[in-house]
Amino acid sequence: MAVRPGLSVERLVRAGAELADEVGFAHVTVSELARRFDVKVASLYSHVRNSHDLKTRIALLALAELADRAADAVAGRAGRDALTAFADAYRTYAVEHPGRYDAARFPLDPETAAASAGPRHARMSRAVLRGYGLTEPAETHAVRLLGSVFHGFVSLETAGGFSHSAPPAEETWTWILDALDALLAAQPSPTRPDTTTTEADTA
Amino acid sequence: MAVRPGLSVERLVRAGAELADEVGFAHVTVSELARRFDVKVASLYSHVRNSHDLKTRIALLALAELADRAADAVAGRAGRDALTAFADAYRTYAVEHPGRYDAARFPLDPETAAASAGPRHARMSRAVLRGYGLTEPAETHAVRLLGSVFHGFVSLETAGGFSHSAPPAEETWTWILDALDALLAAQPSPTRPDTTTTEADTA
DNA sequence: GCATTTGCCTAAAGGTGTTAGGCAGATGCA
DNA sequence: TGCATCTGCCTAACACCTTTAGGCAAATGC
Repeated sequence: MAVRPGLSVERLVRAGAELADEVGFAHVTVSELARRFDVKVASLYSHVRNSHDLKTRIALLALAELADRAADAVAGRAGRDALTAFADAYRTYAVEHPGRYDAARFPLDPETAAASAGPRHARMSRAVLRGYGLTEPAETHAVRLLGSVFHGFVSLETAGGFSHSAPPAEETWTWILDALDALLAAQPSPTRPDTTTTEADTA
Repeated sequence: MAVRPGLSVERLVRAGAELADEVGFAHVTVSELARRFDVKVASLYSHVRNSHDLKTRIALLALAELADRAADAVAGRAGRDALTAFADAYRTYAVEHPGRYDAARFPLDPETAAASAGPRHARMSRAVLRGYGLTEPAETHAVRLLGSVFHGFVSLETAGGFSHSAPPAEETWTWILDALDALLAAQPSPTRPDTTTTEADTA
């Protein structure tokens, strides 16, 4: 009848991301998206293969956005400064965009994952760690540690896990970053002879 | 017509937990459960209020099982030993029962959460940390750190995050536990004058 | 100005969640 | 043992989501 709504994959994915932030990634549905564009459901299937495809695209968007933010955060910083900025980029994104953050955890098939911003995240993590002068395999372990801590904390926090007990999550966050920094700095390194290591390398 | 299947909340929840481990918690469905009991879908609604209720019960089961395992693990251990056993209890459970582990993250309303095994988890975590002689608020921060690391690692690992790169996840896990132990041991403590702290307390 | 392409539509089928009401097997009591 | 009741599973029906097939009209190209 009137003018065409002008759908496109990009618009759908952006709207899907916003929808995710509003109602949660798990509740992102093709039907709801169609409703928002005031369009019949079937119409979306010309732009998106299916629901899984839509979610994958939202996940890719989220991963890319998150990588961009992280990149901005670490640019021009090193060591502890970089670590904090990097960590805050993740946490802030998760707080501001919980649905998108969830989307970034959507399981991707290997090829899609390889073409996603995922590898950028890994490279940035390594870049941040560079300041601590770790050697392999310690650096890889540290990359995984950072991923675990950041993801774990943020996911518990957004699930409300810390909201019903005493110190605000904020304080724990800085305490954890302090601890991580100390931990990484204490790792044996070829360029900085170890003086503070404990039994951390006896396994 | 023949003999009645003999449904009950307990059987449904147990079967639901098994289903979760097979197909993932997100795909646990009232319909599939009915199919497994060779019963019509509506029949389940005499035992369970609705789908959300079913999932909540599975979550409670998982939380309780996990708490039981953790309790067994830390019994009779202290310090680093307790930390490792505690951590391994979580990781092992997640690997053996991925669906149940996911279920344990199902958001519960406050009253349900309070009546769940959740508080037991928190108490056990504090018990494990007792060996490190932390003072408040450091102990609470440490509880949250452990939760974040364990959950983060396990969730990334079961999502396949570590399966496509060099050192096996197992090695990273022990490296992380070593690091955590060192970190906690290095915290200032009233009973153990600090000798090994680095810049961890200069923020 | 016409042909083609593209974009959104109608129609239809299959799956899940949920409620209401019915019938028969199990249970309790005389 | 026989009857009344209760409980447990069933049929029926509706709402919502996903997906596919095929149609019509607006946009586009020449």
